[in-house]
Amino acid sequence: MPELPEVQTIASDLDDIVGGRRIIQAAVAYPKIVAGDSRRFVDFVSGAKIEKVERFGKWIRFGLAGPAGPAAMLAHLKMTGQFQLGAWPEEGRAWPAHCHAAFQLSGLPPGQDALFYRDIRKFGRLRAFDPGELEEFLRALAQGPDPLTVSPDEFHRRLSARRGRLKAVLLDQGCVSGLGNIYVDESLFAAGLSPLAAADSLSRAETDLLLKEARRILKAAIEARGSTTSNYKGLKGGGSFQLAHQVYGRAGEPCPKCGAALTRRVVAGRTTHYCPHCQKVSAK
DNA sequence: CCGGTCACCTGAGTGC
DNA sequence: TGCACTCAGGTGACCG
Repeated sequence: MPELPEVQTIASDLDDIVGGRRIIQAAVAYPKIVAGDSRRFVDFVSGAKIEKVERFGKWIRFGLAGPAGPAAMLAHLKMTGQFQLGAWPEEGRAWPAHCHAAFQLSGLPPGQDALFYRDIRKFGRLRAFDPGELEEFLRALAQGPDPLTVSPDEFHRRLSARRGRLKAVLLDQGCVSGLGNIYVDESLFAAGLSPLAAADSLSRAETDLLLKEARRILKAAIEARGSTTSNYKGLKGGGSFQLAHQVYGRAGEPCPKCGAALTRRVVAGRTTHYCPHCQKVSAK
C-alpha cells in the first residue's frame, strides 16, 4: 500500500504516539506475519523501550532498548499494512478485524493502550533483531539511497548503470528506496520522461530534472500526509495527496499539460499512467 | 542482466 | 442477489 510519503507519515505518527513508551507485553495472532519464530519475537520485544521510530526506505524502524541491550524491530507494510491503537486484547477477548500482532504500551489510557499491526492481505512482515542481526539484514537488503537525500551525481550514476526501463529501475528499491507505483508515475509525468525510456539513456540534465520533480512531489505528498486511494491511513488519519495526482488513476482524462488523453498500460508488471504525447523517451 | 509471470492474501468494484 | 472476474500503493522466486 504505502510508498515513501505514506510510510513517512506513519513513522512520524508512531514516533509521536509510541516513542519513549515501554512494550509491557506483546502477542501475535497470525504467526506468519512475523519473520522467524514468533515466540522469540514476542520474547525479544517484551519489556523493551521504544526509543524512536523512523522511516528507512519503505521500512519502518523501531529503535528498541531492551534488557538484552539495544535492538530494533522493522516493519514492512507491503500493500495493506497499518498500525492502529486499541484496547489490549485480554485472554479470550476478540481482536479487532485483520489485526495480527499487538503491543501493550506504557502510559496510554485504557482502551487505547495497545498498538496493533493490521494487514488485510497479510503481505507485510514484522521482524526483531539484535544489533548484529540487524547489521547483517541491512547489508543483505542492499537498499539504495533515499530519493530525498541522494545527490544528483549519485542519482545520475545509478540510473546510468542500469539498462532496464526507467519505470522498472525507479521501482527497484536497490536503485533508490521509497518510490512506488504512484510516485514513479507522477514524477515521470512531471519531468516529461517516458516510463519506457531506457534508464541509461537519460542525460545529466534529465536525471537532474527527474530528481528535482520527484523531491518536489514527495515533499508535497508528505505535507498532505500521503495519498489515500483505498485503505491507507496513519495513526492520526489519512492523507489528501490523491487530490493532487496528475496522471495516476486518470487514464482517459485530458493531460494537464497538453490535453491529449492520458494512457494506461502495463510496464514492468505494474499499471502505468502517462501522457503519450508529452512524456518523451529522452533527447540525449 | 533483463523482462515476464506467478505467488503471497483479501476485499471492492463491475458486469451479467 | 449471486457469481465470476479483474484489480489493488509491494516484493521475491522462478523461468527463458
